[in-house]
Amino acid sequence: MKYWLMKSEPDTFSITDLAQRPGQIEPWDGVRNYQARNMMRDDMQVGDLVFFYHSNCAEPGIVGIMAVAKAGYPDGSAFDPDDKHFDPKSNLEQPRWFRVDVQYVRTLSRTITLHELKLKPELADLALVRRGNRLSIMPVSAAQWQFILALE
DNA sequence: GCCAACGTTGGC
DNA sequence: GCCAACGTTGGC
Repeated sequence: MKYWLMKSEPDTFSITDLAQRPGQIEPWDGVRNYQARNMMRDDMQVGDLVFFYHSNCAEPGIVGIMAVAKAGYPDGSAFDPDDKHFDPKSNLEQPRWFRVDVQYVRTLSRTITLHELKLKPELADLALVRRGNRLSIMPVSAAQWQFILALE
C-alpha cells in the first residue's frame, strides 16, 4: 500500500464536501498536470491512503484522510466542451487525462498546517515543503505518513 | 491582490 | 531544439 497527498482549494472542494457526497466517494477530476496524471494513471491503487490538503486558503494544511476507491481511469471531464477542464486534445480513443475515485476516511482533529510541516526536519524531503513546489498530487513515504499523523 | 516559481505553447 | 511569452498555482 502506498501513501499520497492531494491538494484541493476548500472554496472549490473541501473535506466537508467529500464527507457529504453520496457514499462519501468523489471522482478526483480536472487535474491537468502530467506528473500528477502519471501518478493517478500508473501508481495509485485501491486502498492507498491519501492526505487531503487544503490549498490557497487562510490556513493551508492537511485536514483529513481519504482512500483510493478506484484506480486510474480516463477523466471524462476532458471530453465535455462545457466543462471548465475541457481539453480538445483528449479523446475516448487516446485519453490524455486520468482521474481516480477517492473515499472519505476521516477528518483530522485539527489542521496540520503547512507552516508546522515546514518546521520539521523529518519532512525536509516531502515535496510539499520544497521550494517552488506546485504539484497537486504527490507521494508520501510510510515514514513521513506516520510522522505527520503523530502530530495530530 | 501581489508575485515567485513553474509548466506549456508556439515562433523561429 | 531554443527560448520568450503567457498562463497557472498557491503562499503570503
